Amino acid sequence: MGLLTFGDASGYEIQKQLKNGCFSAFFDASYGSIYPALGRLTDDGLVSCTELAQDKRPDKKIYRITPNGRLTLVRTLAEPAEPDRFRSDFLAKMLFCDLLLPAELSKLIDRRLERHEEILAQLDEYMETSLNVGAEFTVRYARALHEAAARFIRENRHLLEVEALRARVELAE
Amino acid sequence: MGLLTFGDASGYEIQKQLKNGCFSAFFDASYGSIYPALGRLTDDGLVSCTELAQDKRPDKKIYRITPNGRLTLVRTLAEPAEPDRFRSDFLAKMLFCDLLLPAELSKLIDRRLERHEEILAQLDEYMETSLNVGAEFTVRYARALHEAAARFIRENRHLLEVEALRARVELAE
DNA sequence: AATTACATGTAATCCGTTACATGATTGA
DNA sequence: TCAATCATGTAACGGATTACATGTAATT
Repeated sequence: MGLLTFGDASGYEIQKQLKNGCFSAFFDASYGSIYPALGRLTDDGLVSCTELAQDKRPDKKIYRITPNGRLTLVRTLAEPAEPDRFRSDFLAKMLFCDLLLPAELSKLIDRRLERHEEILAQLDEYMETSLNVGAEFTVRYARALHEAAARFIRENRHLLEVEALRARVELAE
Repeated sequence: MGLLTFGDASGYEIQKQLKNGCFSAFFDASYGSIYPALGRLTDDGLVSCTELAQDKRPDKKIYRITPNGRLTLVRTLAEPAEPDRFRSDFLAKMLFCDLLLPAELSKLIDRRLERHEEILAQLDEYMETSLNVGAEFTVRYARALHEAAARFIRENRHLLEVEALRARVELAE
């Protein structure tokens, strides 16, 4: 959670950035995880916290990464990355395409493709904002993968749809 | 967990299939989730359970999907798929490429590419076994995505590596 | 008048993994 | 002899989400 290297922020601002910002395609977090995390980091001396009184607004707690925090972050970054975790309800469903009615299967696939298009449009928007090199890399990575996924599905959906049809015919016999 | 449509199985066999089988690229589960799940499904009447005594081996509990279970499965499959969940430690690290030493960054990227190659080789193995249409689709989907990811990284890694270098130079000034 | 944005936090809950407990058999 | 395979389960733990609690101010 050392995203504070991009600048000081409050818990609220971090949540907003993760929810709407360009990282939302890959990361997210809720208050329930952000505030306790900031508390722990403060206890460990990895971030410092300055209270800022505002008029007409609740008080803010501005968190800033400390030299020690930055050092710890750099050390953590250099460690081997743990494997990606990926869970897809859609692919699980495709595994059983022969149990679905052809129309239902096609609808699932259509929805999936629409979703990919939505995400691609969103990623294009992010790309137009000014990003640092790392962020631009991840956003373009996401773009490349969503494009590859959509292309694969378009080029291979007929295999599933034919199978769903075949299973229906077999059932009728 | 209605993977029992592919045939009856025991909890142990399900775990093995998920761990080593062609679905391991997308799904997995440990005993701690499989056995309770089977218990719940049995309570709900969605699967039946037959105890099978074996000599020289512990007893087995063979689970089989019931007509009611199959119906429930089909209904669940037709519901809209919930969005994929994806978490990548590697991409998170790339976000902060400018904090890493160039050599460390390159090592992370090299490891990542090696890992993609390993997974691709594994997926190729799975493809040579006999798969149903749904399974073949998902394995080829996985292949397409890992290939796209590896290609993207190979074609764009220099952007990150140049940035890491630039940050070093800036620091030295 | 109602909703959204601002702002921080806690508690309940869920979901899953890891580790533990048990125990025979087979192969290195 | 030591590890691995077969086989089923429970308990502890961890991480994260959801919902709750509180309150002002601006917007619709």
